[in-house]
Amino acid sequence: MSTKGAETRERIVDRAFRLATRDGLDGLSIGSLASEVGLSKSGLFAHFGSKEDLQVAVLRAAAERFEQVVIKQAFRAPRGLPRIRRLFENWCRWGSDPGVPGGCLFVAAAAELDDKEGRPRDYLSGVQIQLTETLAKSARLAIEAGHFRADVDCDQFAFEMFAIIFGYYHSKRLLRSPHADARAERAFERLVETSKA
Amino acid sequence: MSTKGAETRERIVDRAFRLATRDGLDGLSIGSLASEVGLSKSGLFAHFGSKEDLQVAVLRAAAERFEQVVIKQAFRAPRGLPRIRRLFENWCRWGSDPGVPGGCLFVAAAAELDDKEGRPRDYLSGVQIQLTETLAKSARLAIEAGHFRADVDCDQFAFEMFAIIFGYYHSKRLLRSPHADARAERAFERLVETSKA
DNA sequence: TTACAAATAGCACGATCGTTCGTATCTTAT
DNA sequence: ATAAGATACGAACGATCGTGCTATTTGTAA
Repeated sequence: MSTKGAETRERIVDRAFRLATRDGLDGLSIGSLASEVGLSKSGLFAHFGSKEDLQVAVLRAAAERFEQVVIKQAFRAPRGLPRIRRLFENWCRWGSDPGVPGGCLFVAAAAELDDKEGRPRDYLSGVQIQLTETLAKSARLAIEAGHFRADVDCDQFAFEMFAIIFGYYHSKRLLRSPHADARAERAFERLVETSKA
Repeated sequence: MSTKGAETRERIVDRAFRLATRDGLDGLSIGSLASEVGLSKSGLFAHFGSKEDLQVAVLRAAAERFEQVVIKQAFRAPRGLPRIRRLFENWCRWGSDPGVPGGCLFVAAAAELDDKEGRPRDYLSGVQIQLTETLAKSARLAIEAGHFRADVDCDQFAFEMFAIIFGYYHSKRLLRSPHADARAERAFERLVETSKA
């Protein structure tokens, strides 16, 4: 039952996702997006009831992809420090993926949406809070595995890991620093080191 | 010599600055900005040759204000650790200033401009690189003052301090975490602690 | 006060925005 | 094969965008 529509919808969202990393969620335009996927403006629009719906769909697609290539992949590593390391590596790579020209959509969207109420904002903040919790939980597992000291504040750990990622993207994408990778890695190592048992 | 024009130009830029923290530099619209300051669209436009010029003017105004209320103010503290502490406090407060509804313009602009070539991007990245250097230099002074160990990597210190600020704004503004301030402060303290002599 | 320059307004331009609607063309299940 | 429903198109809407032009107002200096 009706697979055709879902296919094109996927094509649309995929292109929109890539465009949004460059131009932001508000910078997305139905018209130019339509011509890029080879649809008429109204034909594309019919797949979403509104631009806001499209934005949410893009965020949802990004979240699913992130879950796949960053989280799920990392969870194949043994719990504890190895898994956390993988998370960090994958996360860094996530924003440097060629084929996704504009880097991490979440970083762009976070700055864009933090002052605009609405469903896109709600969805994004939900995803990010969930991600924070995943990080904290991973830290907790590292304690259980004996890799981290028992008195490590896991929520604090999640906050700092998140912060390093932000610093990394900023240094890499805006400042175009050739040392961004090294800096981020060192910061992460320092974080891990002060948490170790 | 023509002080009137400069005055209204200042009024325009000031309002645009506040608007841009909410809606971004691209989200700025000449029309709505004009009606907010009580000018006609063309009357306002005449002050800047183009929208890009307006954007640069806004960034320049933000940079001057930042220099004043964050940097200069902090530099009244004695060099070394006290000054660095002040920098951090001022910087945190800078993005929470009521009267500037949308938080830190630089954070919003950084995510917005990192993929768009042009004068706004060039100006912003210049300012941010300069800020990074200021931080690194402050760390160097802390070494000279005997507050920090001599083997502290000052550029790394700047990177990590920057990163904490990003994490802070994200946690505070998007996630609306009530613990953002505490988390940022703790992260900063950990950074300072591992740098101390 | 008069003359000149600076500052602002008014109007229009082509373009594009998100959205609606009626209609046509395809898919798919019977 | 045919009816029904999904999918897409074309045209148009009012609104707003940035940006030119030409007046008109305002401020300033002689």
